[in-house]
Amino acid sequence: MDIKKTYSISELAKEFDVTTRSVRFYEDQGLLHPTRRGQTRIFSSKDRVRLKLILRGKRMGFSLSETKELFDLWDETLSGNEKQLLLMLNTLANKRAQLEQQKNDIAQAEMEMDTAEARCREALAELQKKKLQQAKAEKEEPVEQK
Amino acid sequence: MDIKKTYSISELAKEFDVTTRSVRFYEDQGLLHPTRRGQTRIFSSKDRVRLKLILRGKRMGFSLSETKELFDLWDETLSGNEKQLLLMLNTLANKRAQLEQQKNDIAQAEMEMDTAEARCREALAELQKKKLQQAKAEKEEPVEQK
DNA sequence: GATAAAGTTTACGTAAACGTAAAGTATTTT
DNA sequence: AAAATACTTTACGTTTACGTAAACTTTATC
Repeated sequence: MDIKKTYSISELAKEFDVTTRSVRFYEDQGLLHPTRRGQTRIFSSKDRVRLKLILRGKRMGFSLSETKELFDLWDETLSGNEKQLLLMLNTLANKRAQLEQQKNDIAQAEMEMDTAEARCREALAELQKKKLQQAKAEKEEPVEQK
Repeated sequence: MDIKKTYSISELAKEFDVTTRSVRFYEDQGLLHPTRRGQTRIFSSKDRVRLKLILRGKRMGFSLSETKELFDLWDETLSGNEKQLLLMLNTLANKRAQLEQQKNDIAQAEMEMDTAEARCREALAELQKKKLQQAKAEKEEPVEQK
């Protein structure tokens, strides 16, 4: 089995560095499904995993509703219906294409950052050279100021 | 030199598949700086490049203001001031760290998609097996319906 | 010279993803 | 039992990134 533990809202919030407001919002949007003891939320380790996925999705530029669609789709997939299984495979293929695009974007960005950095270093080297020249000049022909 | 051409707002909008509204908005936010002929906007090839960068930034999860900061910073960097150069190098390092995080996220996502896909295919194979068994059974002991 | 096509400004509307009180309940600590 | 702590719901506010409509010029076409 899993870690089997349960979590309070503030435990999760602290662990993933989000506000409790956000966690409640994610529940509101149907992304998390805590049970209740009285009116207090109790989160399962499944919820914990999903929260992690939500946040990673965000870092990857996914909206909450996109992530929710994936969650829902996966839940239905687990029912084992053939149509759902095919739909899931299809969706996975689409997401893969998206990730490919992102990888291209990142590679491009990295290349451009390389050339930008190189230019910066060149410019800095220029400045250093000038400084040295000036220092030398002052040594041979000192300039006093008073 | 560059391609040296100029562009109308709708040319750019069509090429990058955005609305003119968006392009005007990007100008409003200080990301693009078209000149004017009368009151009509004329975009340079520099603007064109920046638009491309804006859109790539978006796909990578950057906000418009983040992108603007980079643009502004780069412009000031070109002035050759030492402090600006160092600041730029610093910023570049930060961005690189961000990209590393994104690459990790993508790699993780790809792994999970692999296992998800594998499960789907297993489940589908199960279904096929059942179908075959059933067809066989019906052949040996046909079931008529009328 | 009327009309269509492409451009403009102004301005209100909207969806997403929370922030931020306000006001109340439940539990634990002192 | 009083106070502090952690949780709750309700609800209005805010930022980002545009959409959409209205009303108006400018230029090209019939």
